[in-house]
Amino acid sequence: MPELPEVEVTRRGIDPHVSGRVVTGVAVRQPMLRWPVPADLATQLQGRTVRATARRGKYLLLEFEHGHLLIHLGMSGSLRVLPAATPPRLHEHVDLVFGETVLRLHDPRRFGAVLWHPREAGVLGTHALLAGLGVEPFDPAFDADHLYRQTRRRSAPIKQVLLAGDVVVGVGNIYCSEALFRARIRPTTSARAIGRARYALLAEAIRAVLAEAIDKGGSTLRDFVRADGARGYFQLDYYVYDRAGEPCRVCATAVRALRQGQRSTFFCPQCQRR
DNA sequence: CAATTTACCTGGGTGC
DNA sequence: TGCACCCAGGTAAATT
Repeated sequence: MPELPEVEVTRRGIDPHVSGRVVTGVAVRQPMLRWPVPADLATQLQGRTVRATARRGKYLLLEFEHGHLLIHLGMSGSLRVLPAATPPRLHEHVDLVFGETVLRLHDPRRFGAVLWHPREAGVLGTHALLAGLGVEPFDPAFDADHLYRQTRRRSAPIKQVLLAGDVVVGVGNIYCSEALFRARIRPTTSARAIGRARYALLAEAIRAVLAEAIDKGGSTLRDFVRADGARGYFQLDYYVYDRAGEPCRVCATAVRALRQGQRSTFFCPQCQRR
């Protein structure tokens, strides 16, 4: 599943192929993704230049003079840059053509999204899907004090508060379990029961896990394909994720699995006492 | 009202 | 071989 590291690696992968380049064509073969792809997308983008790429949480952004294109990869989406003449394959739903190359969205489960936010609709941050997002994990504002202050009225388990995305963005199911392990915090612990000192460990653990994954090119768990077409080679050496029953890499205690809000969670009962 | 929980979208993989 | 079922991320709706 694309989490923040995969989205960031994708952004870095496509940026040299799209930044500063003019959209010469748009093809939408399947408009029904998570939401409909705007019917006037071609009209909006034809002849326009991509000024820059950016990322907000797991949203990949293409910045134009007159607005922003939002791309979300959902749980099975990937972007590739290919020669424009390459015939589309199954589940390749949207093309942005840049002369001789094409940026192509592949998304079998269609949980992804392609949306247009015109500049006259206001600054990007006011978009309904972005307005409620928490702070970026690599923003200096993301620290122990932020986590502490934002969780005083949150009785829910820390795992679910992190996944909700309104405190900090980009911490998906896999890296959430990994970060909590590194911070030695049990996923079921109520967010408001955690103090500043332990939140300092957690903030650092989240940054470390995400940075490590970005550095190594993203997880290859399922659908991620590097933007240049090569397989992402990195598979994080998970401490706990998907390791139920296997020995903890630190203390050899059997890793446990549980369900929180329809999501699987993994933790070490010895290393993560509370 | 804010926080929390539940339902939902899709299709690949799995187990019967 | 077919088919019911599980699972995933993130949002909207429902509930507490």
